[in-house]
Order: sequence, then structure tokens, then C-alpha cells
Amino acid sequence: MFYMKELPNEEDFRPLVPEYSSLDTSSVMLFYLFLQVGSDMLTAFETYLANHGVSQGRFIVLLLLLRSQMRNNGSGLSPSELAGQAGVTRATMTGLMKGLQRDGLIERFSHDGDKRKVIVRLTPKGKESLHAIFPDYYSRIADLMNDLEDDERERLSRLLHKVKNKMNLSKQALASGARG
Amino acid sequence: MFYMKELPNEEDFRPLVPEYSSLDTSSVMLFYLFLQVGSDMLTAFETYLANHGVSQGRFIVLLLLLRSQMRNNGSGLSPSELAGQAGVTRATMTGLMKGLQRDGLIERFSHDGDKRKVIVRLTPKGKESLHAIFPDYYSRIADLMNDLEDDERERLSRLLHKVKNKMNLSKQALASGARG
DNA sequence: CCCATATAATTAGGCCCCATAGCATTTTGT
DNA sequence: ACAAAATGCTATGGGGCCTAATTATATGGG
Repeated sequence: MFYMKELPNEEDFRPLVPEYSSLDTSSVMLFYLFLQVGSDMLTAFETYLANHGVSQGRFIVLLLLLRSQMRNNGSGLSPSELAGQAGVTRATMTGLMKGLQRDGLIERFSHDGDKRKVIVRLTPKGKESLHAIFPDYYSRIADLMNDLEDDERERLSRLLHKVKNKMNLSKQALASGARG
Repeated sequence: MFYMKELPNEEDFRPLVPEYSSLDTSSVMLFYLFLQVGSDMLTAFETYLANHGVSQGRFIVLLLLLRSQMRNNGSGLSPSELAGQAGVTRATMTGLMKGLQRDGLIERFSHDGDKRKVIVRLTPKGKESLHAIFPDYYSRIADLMNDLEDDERERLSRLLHKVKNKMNLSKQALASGARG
């Protein structure tokens, strides 16, 4: 995901500092470190799930369905809602549905009132798949965070939220149209 | 990258807690938050670079070449070294080289002593591309981190390192073979 | 009632980026 | 000299996402 193994150090930036007034070395180093750790975590997450036979996209769909089921007593979700909650297009969601249904993890029913709509639900097999993964899954996540004391977790959470808000506020500050 | 927009809250985990002894709600919530923010940042990074006409992989290669050039006075790097530093396979690096050379951003010379090897260097155009991006690029990164005070940056950095080390120590704790 | 418009799900086609496997060439170490 | 390792490259393929177009259904104004 993030393709730089050895991050630049202070020395590497030194010759650039006089040239670029906008360059704040500590910001950039923190930014790269963040990208690197985030990327490593995402990769580990995907690899772990792949070892258990699901892609990340599929796993999230199963989680969303389970959550909806627990929240609303099994009413189910439409592909459209799932796409919205996952942050992918409906077309992409259709592809995910296809695979999940082929593997017997979900079922698709047509909506009673609105014939355009489809209702998606976990099958028993789908539920079992999740419950088979959970014990090990949760255990590994707990392991990963084990070194962090309670106050560290709180701080990290707060800092993550701060960065998240900053990105949202500035409407994808990094991504939005060029300005220089 | 991480396909869940609305993260689960404490309530969502409550019914699972009695069922899974390994489930530590705060760990999982922090884990998801981390994945989400990391993913958003990576996406913003890639989108930003795409708006400037480079993929992330290419941008990193250019950065690595610039760094090598600054460190060693222009000796250049081999595709193999670049692949190692970027964390991709040599085959993938060949593909990146191809595109970068086609666009005139790098040059490939054959190594004097070792006829197997190739030496890659930035062209003037390659250097200019980087220097054209840098002012805006650094400015946006500084913006993004602007809300964090110095002590917050240090704390975040320390916490990121802690997580990073934990992942490395346990040899990709999350990813490695199933155990449950 | 009819038609324009909107919404839902799907299909078709394509792209990007990366990986594995295999190959030819060259170097290295015994 | 010869086996083993290293280098760069090609061929091949797949995962995952997208856009655009298609089909079916719903809705609201005239």
C-alpha cells in the first residue's frame, strides 16, 4: 500500500529545508510514519482474513449484516444500503453479493413492498463463518493492542480522531484540487 | 482500502462480550479507528498524487532516487535496490521503471563493472517534476498536522512506533498462520 | 392516465497495480 | 570449471474497483 520501507530521517530533509519554506520536517516525518504503520496494519488485516478465506470487502459486508441483524432483529439490508455503509459503489457491492451468495454466506430476497429492492441477510453458514473467525480474530487484535495502557489507548484514540476530523474538515485537504 | 464508514460503537459489541472471552472492546474499536484513519490518509495521499499525474508507486521511486542522489552525490540505484527499498518485487519495479522511463522521468544506464546490473537515475525532467510538486505537497502535509502541538506529535509518533514494533515483533501478529 | 424522472440492482467492459513463475545473462564461490 | 546466486525482464493472471449502459420498478405532475 505504502511503498517505502526505510523512511527518510531528519538528515535527508536538511538540504530541502532552505529551499522550501512550506516544509515542516516533523510534519512530514510523522505523516510518513503514519502512512507506513497504517499501511502495515491494513496489509496484515487483509492477509489475516485471506488466510481465513475471505477478502476484506466480504468480511466487512458480513460484519455489517451481523450488526444490522443484532440492531434491528434481522430485518436485513439492501445492497444499496450496504454500498453506502461500506463506501463502495452499488456495482461493486453487486460483485461482492454474487461471491458471497455463491459461497452460501448470504441470501437475497426481494422486498415485499418495493419490487426494485433486494433484502440481504446472513445465512446460518454466514453467521457460523463469522463466529468461527471471531475468537482468534479478537484475540489477535487484543494482543496487538496489549502493550498500550489504558491512558495510551485514550490518547491514541483522541489523536486519531483529531487527524480524522482535520481531514474531513478540510474536505480531503490532501486530495482536493491543486492550489500551488 | 478499509471498507467501513460507520464504525461499530460500544453498544454493538455488548451482545458479543459474554460470548467471546478474547473480545476486548476498546482494542477492537481502536483497531478499527486506526484502520479507518490510516486508510483515509492513504487514499487522500494517492488521490492527491494522481491529481498531479503520478501514482504513489512512481512518486516513491522518484523520492528514493532523489534521496540516493543527495546522499551519495548522484551514484544512482539499481532496480533491485529500488525494489528492496520500496518493498515490491523486482518484476513490479521493472513495470514502474518502464512507465517512468517512457515519461522521461528516469534514465537507465548499464553498470560498468557488472553487466547484469542497471543504474537508474533521475533525469532533469524527473527532478523538476518533484520540485514542482514539493511546495504544495509539503504545505498540505504541514496543514494536516497543524492542529497537533509539538508534544502531541511526539506522543503520536511514540505510539505509532509502539504499534509498529509490536507488529514487527510478533512477526505480523495479525497475518501469520491461524492458531485458533 | 401518461410520461418524465428517479431509484434499484445488475451486467459489461476496462483499468490499475501488483504478484508468481520462468528465462537469459552474468557473477561468484568452491 | 561448474553449481549456485543474483539481476532484469517477460508473460500471465488476478483482485478489486470504476464508469456506463440496461432492465425493472416507483413516483409525481400535467
